[in-house]
Amino acid sequence: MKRGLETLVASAVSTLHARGELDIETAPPLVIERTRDPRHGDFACPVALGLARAARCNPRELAARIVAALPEAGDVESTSVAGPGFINFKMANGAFQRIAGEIVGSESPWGRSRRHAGKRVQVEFVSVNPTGPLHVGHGRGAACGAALANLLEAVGWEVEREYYVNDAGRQMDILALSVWLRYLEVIDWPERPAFPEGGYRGEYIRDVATELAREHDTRLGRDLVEGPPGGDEDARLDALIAGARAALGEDGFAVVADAVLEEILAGIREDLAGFGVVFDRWFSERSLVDTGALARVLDILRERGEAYERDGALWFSATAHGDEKDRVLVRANGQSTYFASDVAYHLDKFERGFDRVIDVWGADHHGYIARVKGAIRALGRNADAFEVVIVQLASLWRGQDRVAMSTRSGEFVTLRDLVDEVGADAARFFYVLRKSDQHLDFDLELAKSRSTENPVYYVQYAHARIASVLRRAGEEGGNGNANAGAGAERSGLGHLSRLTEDHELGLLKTLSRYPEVVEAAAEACEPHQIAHYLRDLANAFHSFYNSHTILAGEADLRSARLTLVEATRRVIADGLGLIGVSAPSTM
RNA sequence: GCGCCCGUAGCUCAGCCGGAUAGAGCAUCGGCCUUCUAAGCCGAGGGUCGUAGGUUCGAAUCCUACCGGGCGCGCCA
Repeated sequence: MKRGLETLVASAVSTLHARGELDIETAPPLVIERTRDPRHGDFACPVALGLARAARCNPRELAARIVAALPEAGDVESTSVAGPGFINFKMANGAFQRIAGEIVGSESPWGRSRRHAGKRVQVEFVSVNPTGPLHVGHGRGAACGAALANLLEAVGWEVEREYYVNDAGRQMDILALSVWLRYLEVIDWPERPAFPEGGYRGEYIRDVATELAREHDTRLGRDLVEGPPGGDEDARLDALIAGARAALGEDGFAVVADAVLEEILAGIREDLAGFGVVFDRWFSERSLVDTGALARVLDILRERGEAYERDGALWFSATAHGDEKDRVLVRANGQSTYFASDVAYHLDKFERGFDRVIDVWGADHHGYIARVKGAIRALGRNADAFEVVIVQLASLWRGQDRVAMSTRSGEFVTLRDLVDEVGADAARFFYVLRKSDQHLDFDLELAKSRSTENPVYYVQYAHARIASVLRRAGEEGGNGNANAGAGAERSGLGHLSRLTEDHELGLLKTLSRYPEVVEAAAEACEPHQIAHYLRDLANAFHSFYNSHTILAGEADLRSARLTLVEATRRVIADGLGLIGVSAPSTM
């Protein structure tokens, strides 16, 4: 609908231009916007305001000339010039009434576009270190990433959803060490060091340790002699890791590490599935080492003159690519950094041929963007095809009290707890309700409450109400067939012109916005726009529902209204689907 | 100190590539169930859009400074 008007105005402008009545070199981008005030019609175009300066003439007068040059269009009921020079369009009711028919008659979900068809995008999200269960802070990245992926699909992208598993490096070692020390406690091994400050203390560590003891009895028991006291915590941890490695042997250490990794990953996978988030691929950091991809990318950087040695370490010349300082790839002790893996990982993404690569990161990683972008550029790839969507971590509250979250301290609320308590629907909706780069105060009490403060119920309720009406319509149809409602709403296709009440037109107009909202939300990577739209749509429906009886009056009007509410139901279900929320038929 | 993000109604937030009278939810107050789900609807009150300048026909929106808040600034991940 918007598109059509854009074409009309563009045509009028070029007509004036061709006639030499408009003296401008470049036209500003054409914008058609929805009016806020119904007295201004349905759509407004401020193009004359922008053109007037360049053309050095009165905006109102220019607007009038554009209006005069507009081609005929059946959907436009009237056109007017208003205010400082807006061109306002009032659409014919038929243009909106037809929408209901399109929605109900559409085989595939209505409101999608093929704008990006044939292009592939990868969305990497969550990617939480597998050192413990997902907690509520991670939930937002999962909800936003999944919704974003759905949105991109809705505008034609072929999407691959990926989780990057940090299964290499020091954190993994600390994790394995923590489990092994707990294991020594479980089997009551006499010679064992005190549990280190920096170890992982969560209950799940003990669970894995207990499982290890069940499986291996005391066969993984070894004496671990601590070095002399003193030195900092990190040094002590490294010494303990080295000691454990030596005592268990690489194979024995790997048994512990694999056991805990598998356990935790399985838990993460399960938690995400319970949250309605599924990945196409789980990409292992360790595989980058095993396949030599990591070594290869370091060679490439060296060959291209993008990396150099200093103080025994290998550095990436990040400053040459806009970062504030150079970054270490390989430490003086020979260990590569997390960043080095990430460079190799992102090269791998580009080598897989994606047209666009999107990472969804927590806000605490924003300082990391410049170096990764820089590395991509240094590797000769198109850094503009790489985008980072920042998701602010949610602060967790329990009423008035802020809940501390730290994986190592073991004090956190898991995502699973949250889903168990509030349900996946409320959690998903809540997470995407705010713009993702905005802080989110997540109040557990609020999310748990089944009050109207939880907007998800408002939207789902609209869907359930419609489903109920359609069921009733089917029953009254007399055949008791559950699908009878589906027939009833189609029979209204020929009577849509009966929908002339303000509430009916209001609902139709809100429905007509859906394709615009999906497109805007996808282009801006802003799933929250969908959540806000759904609230508007539910509001338009509830208002209509309270003002008019659907299953009353004469047959033509009744069937037209059934078509209207079925169209509404479909759009609500589709929009909820995009953000991963179910559309219940009863509540 | 440097960098990024943010200050909009009592609270939580939309609106931000400049556009007409700044919106929603919650909270507060007042109405609406003999009719299809009241988890709903209708109405009212509530604002120096952090402050001060600047650009413009026009600024919540763009620019600058300042004030206030969050995050990041490791041979950590």
